[in-house]
Amino acid sequence: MKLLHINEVKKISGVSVRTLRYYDQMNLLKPISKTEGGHRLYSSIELKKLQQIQFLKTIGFQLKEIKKMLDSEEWDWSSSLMKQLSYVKAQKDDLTEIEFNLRELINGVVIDGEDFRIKKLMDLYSKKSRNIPPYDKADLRIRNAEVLNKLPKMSSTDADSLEWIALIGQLNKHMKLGYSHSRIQNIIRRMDEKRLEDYGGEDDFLDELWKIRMSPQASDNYNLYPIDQKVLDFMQQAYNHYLEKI
Amino acid sequence: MKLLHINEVKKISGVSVRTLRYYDQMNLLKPISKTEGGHRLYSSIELKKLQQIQFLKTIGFQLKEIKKMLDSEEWDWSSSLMKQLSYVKAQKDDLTEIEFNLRELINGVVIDGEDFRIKKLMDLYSKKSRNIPPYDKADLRIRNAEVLNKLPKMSSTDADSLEWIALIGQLNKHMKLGYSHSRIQNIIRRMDEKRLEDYGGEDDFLDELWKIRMSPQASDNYNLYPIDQKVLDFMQQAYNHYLEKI
DNA sequence: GGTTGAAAGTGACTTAGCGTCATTTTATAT
DNA sequence: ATATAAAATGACGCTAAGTCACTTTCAACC
Repeated sequence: MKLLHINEVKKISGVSVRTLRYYDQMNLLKPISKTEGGHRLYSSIELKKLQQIQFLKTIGFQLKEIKKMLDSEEWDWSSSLMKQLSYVKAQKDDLTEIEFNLRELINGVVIDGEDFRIKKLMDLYSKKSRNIPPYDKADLRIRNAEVLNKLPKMSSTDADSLEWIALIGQLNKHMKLGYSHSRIQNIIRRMDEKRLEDYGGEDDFLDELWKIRMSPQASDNYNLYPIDQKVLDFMQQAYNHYLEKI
Repeated sequence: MKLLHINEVKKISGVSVRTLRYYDQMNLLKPISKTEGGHRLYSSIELKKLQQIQFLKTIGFQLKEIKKMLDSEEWDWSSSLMKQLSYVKAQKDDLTEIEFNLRELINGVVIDGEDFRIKKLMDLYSKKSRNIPPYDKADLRIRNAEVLNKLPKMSSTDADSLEWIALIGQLNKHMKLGYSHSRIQNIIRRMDEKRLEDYGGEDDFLDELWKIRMSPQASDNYNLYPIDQKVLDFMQQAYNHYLEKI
């Protein structure tokens, strides 16, 4: 049986030398033996165990847990996995909420266009929370959501401003193809779809916004993502062409 | 103006005494004064700031970021928020994948009801991962060539690109303030920081890229996000000014 | 004014998973 | 034998505090 030096293990597994030494120190993965001079030697058994460790890491377990799992011969895998799943789900829910709050804020900032906007939000938040003395994490989230509901209608529809930016960028990039090119028309169609998705097409105010987007003063008045006059003109042309064809 | 002792601040805000001392130590939230004996005293101003900190924490910012935000009078909120959003999205994607893997495993374990089921899966994984080319620093150079693909171009999923776009957009918008204005210089500083973050700043090759960014042919040659000549010139001016000052 | 107990202070250690030096020792090739 | 690569150990850094240990100050009561 050929024994491997630490650097060879690294090359095979992709795990850094530092990490391997750390695993040794933590008693998570010990080398099968050492040379007289103290250099670590690994066999294929350790290699396999190492890959199991890597796998368990990819599903989010901590090294301590992994150690316990691999140390005990009869581990209750299903209960561990279930527990891990609910933990991961909770984490994801937290992030989903953060993402939601961020989107609301971004819309607020982008549409209102001034930095005091976010400061206002924060002030509102502090006023409300001052009345509620006890600290409770669940409570914080609820109050936060309440504050965000007070934002203008615009943002509560959760417009994906990032995709708008991407679409406009695409338009800009491919302008030289001409407004009737299929690529351009695809982008325009997506924009129109998105306009309907985001704003339902029922609210006059939102159609207004589409027009505002088309106007050269957009960036001055509404602090939207700045768009070149050229791109705006081109978008208008392409949009007209699109409307004629449907 | 009534001043509060640390325990009263804790009762009102829910932030632990240890945390308040930590914030003081980090220069994030300093008490307005101290008693002769060194006890911390807070005013309503600090309370308010504390609640802003808590709010920014709920949307996932780190304390360091929060410090920078609250320290600078004119913070580029939209760029920060965009960056944070893409970061959160990436985190969520990771968790989604973990969740998927976990569900597969649980199904396997639950259906089969035997522990060898998961061990099989793990073996499968080891086989798979063995095919993945090993991590090698020499290889980094090759992959660095792919850095070009990471440059600001329009793709709504690329975290870095979004912030670049936001920053360039901000620059465009506030150009009329002049290149030496603090707001502009803040944006430039962030760009320079970001340049270092993204590319490490150690490789000449990457400095080259910064120069390429500065060249008007960038969008033609490298498929970068198209930037107006005016903005590029302005950016160059502001950047020179920034370099002179540091 | 002295004592006392509560509250405040500081400092050090802990968490996870390594990265990144710095320094010294071992293995290997010539 | 020596040069050099590669290995070893040790220490510090990162987040955002929690926890422990020990010391000092505050406020009130006798």
